[in-house]
Amino acid sequence: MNFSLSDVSEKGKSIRSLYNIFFEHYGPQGWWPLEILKEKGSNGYHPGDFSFPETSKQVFEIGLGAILTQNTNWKQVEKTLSNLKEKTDLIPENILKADVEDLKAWIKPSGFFNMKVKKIILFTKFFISLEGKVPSREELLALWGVGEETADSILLYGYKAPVFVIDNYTIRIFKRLSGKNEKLNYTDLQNIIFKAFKNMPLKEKVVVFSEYHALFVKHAKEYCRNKPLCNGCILREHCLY
DNA sequence: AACCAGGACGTGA
DNA sequence: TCACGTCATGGT
Repeated sequence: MNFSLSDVSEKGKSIRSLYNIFFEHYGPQGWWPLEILKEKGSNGYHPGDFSFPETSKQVFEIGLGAILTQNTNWKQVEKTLSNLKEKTDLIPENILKADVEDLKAWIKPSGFFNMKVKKIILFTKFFISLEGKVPSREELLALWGVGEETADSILLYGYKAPVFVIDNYTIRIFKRLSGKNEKLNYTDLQNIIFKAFKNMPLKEKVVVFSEYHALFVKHAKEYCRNKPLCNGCILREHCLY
């Protein structure tokens, strides 16, 4: 099995196989992590439990996290979310009430605080304006500070929409697997993956997409790093890197 | 001590 | 379109 995306006939099968390899090796990832689950020693993840988010507040928290983690290590984001939980209980109205300089200080560990404070205020106002409705992808993308990956993350993990999230890790892994330089853009790669799962029932699709994206992140962190650790990589025999 | 992190945006070709 | 600089902190 090779994972060249130019192998049109086998493409869908390859992509489904890759998911199975990842899942069998790493197991369920339990995204999206939530602050509420961090009591009694939990790290916030909930592997195998797809009942989250269960409240509007948790959906809001996922949106905040999606913005905060832009080009930022999740560990740093957790510090900000912890700050925001302590200071505002992660309630949208309380964030808008807070002093902007305080907000910046709470965002600081996540970096880019001048940009992110604006993004978070805009997103918070938007979230309140939804009054519980599900936002469209277009509405999310229209927000300054929300690009494709952030929008899709919110839709998938916050609203259980059957959307696949592409990130730099996903692109890196596919480039390496397929011998690199296939110039993959977000939309093209996303459509390839949509096609591979087009016949899957919606509910199952949400589960698979939730796990698959998280598994790409997991594998990229474990082995397919910027400086790859090919020794011991489970995809060693499939990879053309 | 460079390098990188669960990107988005503005700009210039 | 696309490549590139900018934004910023903190861990490895």
